[in-house]
Amino acid sequence: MATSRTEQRRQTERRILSAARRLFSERGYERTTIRAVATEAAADPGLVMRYFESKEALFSRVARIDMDAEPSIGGSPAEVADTLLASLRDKLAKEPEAALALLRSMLTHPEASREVHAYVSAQQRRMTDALPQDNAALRADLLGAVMLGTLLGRYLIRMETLQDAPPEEIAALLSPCFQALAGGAPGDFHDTAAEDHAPPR
Amino acid sequence: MATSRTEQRRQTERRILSAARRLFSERGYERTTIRAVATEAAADPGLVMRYFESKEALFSRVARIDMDAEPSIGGSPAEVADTLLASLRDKLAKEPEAALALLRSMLTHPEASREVHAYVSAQQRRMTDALPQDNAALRADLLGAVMLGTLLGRYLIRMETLQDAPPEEIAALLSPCFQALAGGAPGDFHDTAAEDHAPPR
DNA sequence: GTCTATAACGAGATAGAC
DNA sequence: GTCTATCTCGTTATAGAC
Repeated sequence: MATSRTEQRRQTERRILSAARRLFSERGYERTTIRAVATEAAADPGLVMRYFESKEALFSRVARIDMDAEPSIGGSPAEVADTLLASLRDKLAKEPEAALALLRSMLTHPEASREVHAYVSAQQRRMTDALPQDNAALRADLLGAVMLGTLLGRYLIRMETLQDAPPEEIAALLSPCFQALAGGAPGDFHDTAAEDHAPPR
Repeated sequence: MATSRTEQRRQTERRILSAARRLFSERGYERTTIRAVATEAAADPGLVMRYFESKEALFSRVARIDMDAEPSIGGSPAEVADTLLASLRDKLAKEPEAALALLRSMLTHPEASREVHAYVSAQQRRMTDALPQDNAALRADLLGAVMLGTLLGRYLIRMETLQDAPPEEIAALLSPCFQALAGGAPGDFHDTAAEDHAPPR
């Protein structure tokens, strides 16, 4: 019962954020209403506005990419492929709710679109620097596209098998794709957990 | 000038459909308003409703997948990979506006979601039958995911390089991925136009 | 007084009456 | 083929609880 006013407020704020995360990631930006968020959080619509200024602000608070959490990309093409694959496997293992909000909204909401675009551009640039080939930029884009498609298929489209497949199995099947796109040895079926080897061929 | 009433109506209907196709594919379902469609088609919002019953019905009229236009899938794993790759290359070459409407809305609109889901399920089933491996279903899902990601990256995200890359170059880079996922020889860099060869290994 | 809940406003949408 | 009633949205103003 020792819940001070400010403590109470903190909790309400947290409930709202949590509800917003859920709804934005489940329905996307336009189909998520402030009112629904408020109901879900057992709070008042007016409160949501008071705490978070606007729907737009609430969304960008929820859907923010932590660039620093992303792995740095570099090394040989095969290493780049491994790094990306490991990153994908992580995302497949833990279901990143905030990222899903972004993904689901990216096709219809301008800010989400900008954010995703900025993210892939940054990743793309780092990859392009690491991949020595002449068509490195295209390779980098395709790597991003494959990751995007995989995440989408699992969490948003909910493809029947992909939805429940163990991340390791997915990563294993994708490994030669990543290797080929990165320009390493295309047919190199090597264990994705091993990151300590020189590029073959 | 010999435009009868019914002919006039036909033209208006066509203008509305064309406008709807454009707007749905550019903005997605929720951000496309009947008013905007009407304005774009130089018609009255009420007319749009009169001709097409509802926004929902207009959308499903615009975004319908012609299943029969899709290639039949079968043969050896390598042939399946080639067929899919050729299909992807076609889509990369001609920018399918109706499909884009579906894609852009699939993450936020239930019916679009169902339609896409039904489509990938059908494709998935046909692929699964053709791929002999034990984990064929997962492979099929991943093939679908890669195609989805590539289309998304080119048309909707507009990744800088992928956006303007020639379809042949994209297909060439993707070829080993498709081969590996289909379970053919993973490193088999063969010309994608050649569909007359037995599965290696 | 500060924090919360209720009510209302204006914009914009769909859909049905005219 | 046009017009307008009704709904719901995001948001703001107002009244009440601690």
